[in-house]
Amino acid sequence: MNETKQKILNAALDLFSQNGFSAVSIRDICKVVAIKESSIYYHFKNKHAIFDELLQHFEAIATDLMLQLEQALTTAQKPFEGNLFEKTCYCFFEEYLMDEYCNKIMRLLSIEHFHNNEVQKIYDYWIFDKPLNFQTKVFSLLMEEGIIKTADSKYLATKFYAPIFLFMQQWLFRGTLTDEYKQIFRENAYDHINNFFNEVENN
Amino acid sequence: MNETKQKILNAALDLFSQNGFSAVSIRDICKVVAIKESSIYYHFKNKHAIFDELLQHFEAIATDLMLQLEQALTTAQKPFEGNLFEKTCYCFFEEYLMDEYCNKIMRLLSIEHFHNNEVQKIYDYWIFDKPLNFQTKVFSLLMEEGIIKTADSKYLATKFYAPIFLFMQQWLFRGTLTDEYKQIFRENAYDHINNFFNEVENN
Amino acid sequence: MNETKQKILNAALDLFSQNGFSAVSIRDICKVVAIKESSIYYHFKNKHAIFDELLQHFEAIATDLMLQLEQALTTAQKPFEGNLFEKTCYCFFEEYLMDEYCNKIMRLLSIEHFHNNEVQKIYDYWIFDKPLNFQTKVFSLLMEEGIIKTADSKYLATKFYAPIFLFMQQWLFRGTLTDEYKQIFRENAYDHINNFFNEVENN
Amino acid sequence: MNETKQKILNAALDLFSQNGFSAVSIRDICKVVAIKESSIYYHFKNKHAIFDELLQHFEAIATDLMLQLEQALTTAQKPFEGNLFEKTCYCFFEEYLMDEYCNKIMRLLSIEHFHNNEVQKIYDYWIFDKPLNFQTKVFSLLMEEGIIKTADSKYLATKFYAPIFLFMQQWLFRGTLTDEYKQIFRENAYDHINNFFNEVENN
DNA sequence: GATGAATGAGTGTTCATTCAT
DNA sequence: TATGAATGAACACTCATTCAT
Repeated sequence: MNETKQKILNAALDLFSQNGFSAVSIRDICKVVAIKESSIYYHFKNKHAIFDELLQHFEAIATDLMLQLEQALTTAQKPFEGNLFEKTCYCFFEEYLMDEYCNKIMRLLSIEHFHNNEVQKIYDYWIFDKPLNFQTKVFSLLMEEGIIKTADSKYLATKFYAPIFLFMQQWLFRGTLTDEYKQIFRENAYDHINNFFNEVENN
Repeated sequence: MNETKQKILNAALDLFSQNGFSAVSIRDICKVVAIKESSIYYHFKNKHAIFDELLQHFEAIATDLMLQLEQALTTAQKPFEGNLFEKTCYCFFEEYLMDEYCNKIMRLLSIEHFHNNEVQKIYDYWIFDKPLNFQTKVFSLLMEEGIIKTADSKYLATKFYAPIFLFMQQWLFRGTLTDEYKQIFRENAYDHINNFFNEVENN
Repeated sequence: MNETKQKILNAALDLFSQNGFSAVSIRDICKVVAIKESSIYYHFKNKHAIFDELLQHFEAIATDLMLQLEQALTTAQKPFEGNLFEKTCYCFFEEYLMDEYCNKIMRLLSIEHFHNNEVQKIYDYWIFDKPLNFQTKVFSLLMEEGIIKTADSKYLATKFYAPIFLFMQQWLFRGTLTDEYKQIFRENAYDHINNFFNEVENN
Repeated sequence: MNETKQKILNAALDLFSQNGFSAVSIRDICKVVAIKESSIYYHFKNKHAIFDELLQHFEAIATDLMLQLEQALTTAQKPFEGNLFEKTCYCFFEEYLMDEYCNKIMRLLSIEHFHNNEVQKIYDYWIFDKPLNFQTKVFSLLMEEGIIKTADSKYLATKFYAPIFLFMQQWLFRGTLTDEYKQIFRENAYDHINNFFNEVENN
């Protein structure tokens, strides 16, 4: 609707996720959006309000996505059919961990989390707690169905997610977020995931 | 040697590792050291030179440490005796990943790596490449000796290190670096390491 | 007539008289009136025009009041009957010096008079010249009638008015214009007035 | 000692007392002192600190002066000799109410007192309470010595001071503080003082 | 070795005002 | 009548740095 405000948010996300909040000035954002500095204050109370709105929007989007994924999981017809990964982790990986918008936010969170306690909480939740909880649920279900060997599903989730997290960190900070590097991330991650499932699958 | 210079470096490391390079002003450092702002320029060309010297010193220390560890590995009497982990990973974990000085630097690197290409390289080297290479070597040796099952030693290193890296990230950014939180990190890591070796050991 | 315009004037007078012209922003006024900032320019050419209209309105009102008081004085039946003060100064005191609307304007004038030559003139006229002239006339008449001792009526006016002016300054700036403080002003003033008349009355 | 700091204080007093605190910008002060805007922050923490130091200095000076005056009063040899006014009020009038430095501060206080509670207190103390208390003491002493008629010394002080306060307000805000206008103030005040003493003197 | 004093470039923010709708 | 959107000019303040002493 409000075109300028959206432009500001987009520009701010790009710049913040590249350089961090404090290294980006209002002037920088306005230069990109092609408005005067004072104009930004018509749309936002102050610089921090832009940052807040960015995070708020992300949390809304991500909450929604994870809700869908979890519902899909619990309402899925059993026995699970076809490829194991596809039924469980593909969406989470492609639509969350590798989504362009989410990646920018994650980079931003990674840059800013230590500055600010609130951001730290959001970072912890969306980078550690939520992914690990989700995978724990997935593995619990797969165990119930006898698809993977019985084990501590929480530790399993850590073993599954930690390498992905490591690859993701490398991908997010290898410079700019180009498709080429993204592909390397994807391959590293898929190699791991395949290996992982080979090890834990029953037969 | 030069007392003031050392004080400046210590204060700078403390402050930089807590708040990041740009969020710490020359004023802040001088307040801690109790000198005037202009005095700092007698010891350092500019603000960045402090940062550079900090990293330089770390790299010297860390290079030295890793050299020692690697030499100990290759010159060790075979067959390896006693506890597996002690012989290989304990020192690396306690004297590098958990060392107070190294932790401050790692926090600093984690905060700053995205800002600057040179820092990025140092970060990648000391946080990813070096640890993974070291573990790869360790696992190669252990395989040669038949102590652990044969496998892709590089992937093994990733599976070993990734959870430790994840726990370390949580530890480094849980707020201030207190002993209490450090202990949590240690326990998480040791649990994983024990589990890991149980899985890969030959019998 | 024009409701919004009147609301703006009321809000502006309240705010200006509390905080001064320049400390009150168009935003502040609009917040009170519940209109958008640009709307104010439909009713007034600019911020100063609000201020001007406020003063203009006051001057009309005050001119009218003083005219009435002076006419009442000159057309009064002689000899003056009854309480001396009631016949002369009561109205002036209660309907001008203590009137809520006039007080707001006086506070505003007191705050702004030094900023601007035109305001200074209005201030001087309504705070000093007019009251002193009025009292001078009153005392001249009272002398003519033999009610008070013969003296320099101008100096008499000063001796009469100066303490009232002093009390008024204290009342106008004791914080917000509450009834409690107003009463203190009234008592201080009446004490003085009674004392004063005791001294100057012929027996 | 510190030349620049003193220049800043002088310039600030001149400007603040002419235009008020908020109407004077750091730029304005620096222009007068011929330094760059950032330099001012070497000498003062912020804009308000200049204002504070100005008032602080005035209070020190004025406290000192009033102490001296009061001591002179209580330690004077009795019976008081010579001209009544000289012995009591001359110094207070010439060295306080008419002192150039004090006048600037008083103008400043008069302009700013309504903005800020702390300033209001200082204003009330030095413009109302202190002068009235001092005169009350003076008149008490003069009564004890039988030099003036017995009366309520507090009300006497008000009757004495109020016209002076009124003339002073006129003098302080007649535009710039020129010697010509100062002389008018002095004459108005002295006329009143002489009249006043004629009325209250015994005999 | 240390510091008092100064500065240029930049920062986020406020404000009165304009103008098309 | 009212407002959404924009803007130029100003403001207080911070910071890394310089340089003479």
